[in-house]
Amino acid sequence: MARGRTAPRLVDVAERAGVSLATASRALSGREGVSPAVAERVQAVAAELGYVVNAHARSLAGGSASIVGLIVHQIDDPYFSEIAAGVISVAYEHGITVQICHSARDPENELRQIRTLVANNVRAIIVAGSGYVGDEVETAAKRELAAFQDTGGRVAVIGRHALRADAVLPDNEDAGAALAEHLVGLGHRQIAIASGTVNLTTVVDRLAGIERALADHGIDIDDLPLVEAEFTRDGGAYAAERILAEHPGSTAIIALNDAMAIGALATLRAHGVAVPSQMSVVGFDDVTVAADLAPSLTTVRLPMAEMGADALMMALKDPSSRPRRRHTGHELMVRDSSGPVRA
Amino acid sequence: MARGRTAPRLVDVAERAGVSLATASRALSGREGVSPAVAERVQAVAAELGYVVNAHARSLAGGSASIVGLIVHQIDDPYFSEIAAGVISVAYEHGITVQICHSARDPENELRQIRTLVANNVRAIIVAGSGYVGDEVETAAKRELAAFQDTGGRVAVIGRHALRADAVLPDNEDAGAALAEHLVGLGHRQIAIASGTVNLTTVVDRLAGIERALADHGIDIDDLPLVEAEFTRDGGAYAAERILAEHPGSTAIIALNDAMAIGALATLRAHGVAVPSQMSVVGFDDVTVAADLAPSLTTVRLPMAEMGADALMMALKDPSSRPRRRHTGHELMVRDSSGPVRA
DNA sequence: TTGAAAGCGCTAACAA
DNA sequence: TTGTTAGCGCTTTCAA
Repeated sequence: MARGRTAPRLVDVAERAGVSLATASRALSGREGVSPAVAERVQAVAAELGYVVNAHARSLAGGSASIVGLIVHQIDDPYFSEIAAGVISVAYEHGITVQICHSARDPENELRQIRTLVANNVRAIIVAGSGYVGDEVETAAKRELAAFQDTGGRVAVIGRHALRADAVLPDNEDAGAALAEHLVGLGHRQIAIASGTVNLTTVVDRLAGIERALADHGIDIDDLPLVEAEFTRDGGAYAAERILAEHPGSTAIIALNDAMAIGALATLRAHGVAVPSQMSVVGFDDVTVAADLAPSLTTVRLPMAEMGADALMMALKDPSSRPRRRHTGHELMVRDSSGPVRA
Repeated sequence: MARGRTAPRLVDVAERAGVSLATASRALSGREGVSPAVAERVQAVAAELGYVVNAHARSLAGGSASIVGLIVHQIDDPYFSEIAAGVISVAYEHGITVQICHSARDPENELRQIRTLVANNVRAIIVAGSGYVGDEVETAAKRELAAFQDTGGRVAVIGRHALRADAVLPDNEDAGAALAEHLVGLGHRQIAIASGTVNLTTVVDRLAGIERALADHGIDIDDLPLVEAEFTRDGGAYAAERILAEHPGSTAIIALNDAMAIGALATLRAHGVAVPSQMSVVGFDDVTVAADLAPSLTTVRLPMAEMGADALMMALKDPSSRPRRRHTGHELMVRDSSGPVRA
């Protein structure tokens, strides 16, 4: 599979423009030290030839890499695909390409992905998945990312990650509080929680917010049923099954993300439980489809695309002495899936 | 931003294992000509050091590239994110990483993305977006991809692309026929079509299937209202608005993908039009959420993840003398959004 | 079976 | 302002 000449190379451009390799390189990467006339000529030739820099060669030669790595738990989860869209659009504006890796919510896997990205000398690594709480492997990943940063690599994380890196922090705790507040305001007390696995910081933070808001109303979260399941649609469906079976008195379900809420709604529909009259359901994230469900889903909007875009923009900026932290807002989207508790 | 030593290099492994660079290289890429004992030792050392090959160096040195490019229209469209998940999982098994590019349904943009991938000497390019019908720029993209293949690059497309490359062909035409057949069987005659832009081969093929099935029943598709709009949720919402306003007699809407169907359902709900009793709605693709909508969406399932996986597997195989073509099946998923026409 | 050495295409000193 | 040249980390002849 020996690949021959496919794309034109810098030498081709240089020759044709009658300049040296160095000059051509400078002209094309817009560095100074080239006369405008020459620069323009080189660029014209490059365009004419359809020249695109070979990222491998550039990276290997120590130039600024034009690839960023994006690590998501699962790309076909709308939460992540919306983040990815944000990352990709910013990357595009900067002439950067995006390598996507699945961690599949497996810290071991995530470590391997990080190693690959580091070995490939990417410009930056965006970790979009939730952090893990107190996990050995996470520590290995952390060490790897820290080393990457020490040698000039840039890292930005989305979510709480116990990592000295720029971070976009989704407003998980306040979002949880807003949602709990909303349900309590509607008169709910028998609230069940469809939770993702509690080794995810996202889950922990959302629960913390819920706990705080409930405590303000004299409700102890530990008295409420909590079913821990996969942080996915099917996990939500399963959690709702168990809630119906084991805690039939519940009047509301807080699902810790929209995927789980969608699963819960499916289960409730299958059981003929009317939403919201018999059971309110709320989620987190406001994925695109949430507003189009029937009943439309009450949830807390997190600006996913913006989060992805911001994460990459941070990572592309010069590093600051201390990590930047950008908090997202959240917006309670009250829709049709939540209503007053039945008299 | 001069990056120092981050990841261990092959020399590090070689030194530590007490062998030459060449031997280490051979041992790690599993080529022959290395004694089993030595190979094992080298691999052990590599694992111990957490060594991962530098893809840039490998690619530049003429080794088989470990990156594939994936071009989608829009990653936060479930159709594409499910395809991407399939591609990524196969890539992972093969130790390959995936670069994702948005073409944003802009042929010009797509061309630029292809050029970048070619310049980066990727192992293969998977074009997941629909082809375009008779477009100048498409021709440029075609030329670029053909040249890439001529020099050993591998290309696989998903959809009809007028390109001499391995292809996964979604069963668009038969799917369209199945859906039209389904509606006619329910007694519908006043069928309106919410169509994506007709420069997409996907749209053209789905329409062809619909036309064929309708013709079998003596219905001329040209007599039916067709609203052309963006191939997205919002496009579907817009198309439904126009259908309601301009063709109030319609009893069914065929949306040419699920995203458009979801938009159409939203519009109908907003106008208080009951589905399916007043209006049936059907879509294409069977994105994950289709079954969880209320009413659940009647649609035609295309195995997106499998399509992505197959496309990459084809691209990774040795090229055959003639392009392979793998047809997907389709499966009519009759759900709650379609019903008999009201008496 | 192993090793030495020549590049892959580019950037970044260093020279002119 | 421009050109020359030494690598970046790897694979792959070619020799031993």
